[in-house]
Amino acid sequence: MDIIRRNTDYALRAAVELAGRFGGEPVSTKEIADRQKIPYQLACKLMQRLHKAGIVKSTMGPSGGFILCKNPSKITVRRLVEIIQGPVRLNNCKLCRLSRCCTISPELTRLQGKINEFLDGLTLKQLADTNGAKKPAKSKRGGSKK
Amino acid sequence: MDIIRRNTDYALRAAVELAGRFGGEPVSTKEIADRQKIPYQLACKLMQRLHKAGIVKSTMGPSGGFILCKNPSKITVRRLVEIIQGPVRLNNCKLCRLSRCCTISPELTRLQGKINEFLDGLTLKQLADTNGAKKPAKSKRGGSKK
DNA sequence: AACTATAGGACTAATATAGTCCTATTTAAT
DNA sequence: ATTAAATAGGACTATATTAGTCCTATAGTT
Repeated sequence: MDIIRRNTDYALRAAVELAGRFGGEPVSTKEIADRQKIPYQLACKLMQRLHKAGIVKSTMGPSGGFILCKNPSKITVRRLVEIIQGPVRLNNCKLCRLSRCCTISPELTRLQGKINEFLDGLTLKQLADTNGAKKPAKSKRGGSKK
Repeated sequence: MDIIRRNTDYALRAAVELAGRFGGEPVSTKEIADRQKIPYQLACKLMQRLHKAGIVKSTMGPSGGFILCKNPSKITVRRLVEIIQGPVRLNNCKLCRLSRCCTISPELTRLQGKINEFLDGLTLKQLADTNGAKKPAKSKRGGSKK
């Protein structure tokens, strides 16, 4: 069982891809899918969700694609996680909702807070920087910034 | 999606129940299931797993049941979580295994460490104490310690 | 012998997640 | 205008995971 699900992982990678090219031309889903080894149709869905959530701006038609709406340093991992898989919950115990005396939850709620704090403090820029160090952003389409 | 799954939650509750009666007589699965609102058959399975993992000691036959093998202060939540649902993973991305350059994982691995640290620091005793404050352990079978 | 409890294999059911298919729409280039 | 390349999005299908049940065996108490 994973805290970050596969689709979320995909979406994070896609976003990091865009972060690495922030300021450049739109990147097509096809290219993102290829580079990040995401099934194409699935990538489409994920990009749509990022679009609806206001994370990316889309342009249709040939040479269309996606760009980030905000600076990568302003986009947190927590935000992306919540868009794709919803908030990270500790447990969804039924008892908690019924009973006044849930033993388990109070302590675990603290953990939940810590996790959110961590994910809030982690931005796309940070991920992209780690990335850039190893994969020096060969620009595939159009070369240098327009 | 939950970090602590329902069955793990059940098992934690069962263990807290036993922790609250540590030093006393064995508690039957039936009683645990009743008190914690766990489906009986499922509770049996969970107790079996705690038994195989060496967390509880079982006695069969009438007036049988389970008791904790160790002091509740020596049993961590992490241990129980790992017995029931396995280690808490951040993601299981396929890329990480293939590629040398996983963008996502390095940072998230730090989070994983923090989570484990937290769960290691949380013991059954702590949970039971929180519990005891509100639900003052009415002993149902046998009354005071034998 | 009868009863009450755990042990445990083998399922079934339910739910959640991942992934696909198909059609429509937008836009750039020819 | 036509074509082609891209996003938009509804409606599925498939897969995997999790939860839960059923049944039989075994141990121990009375």
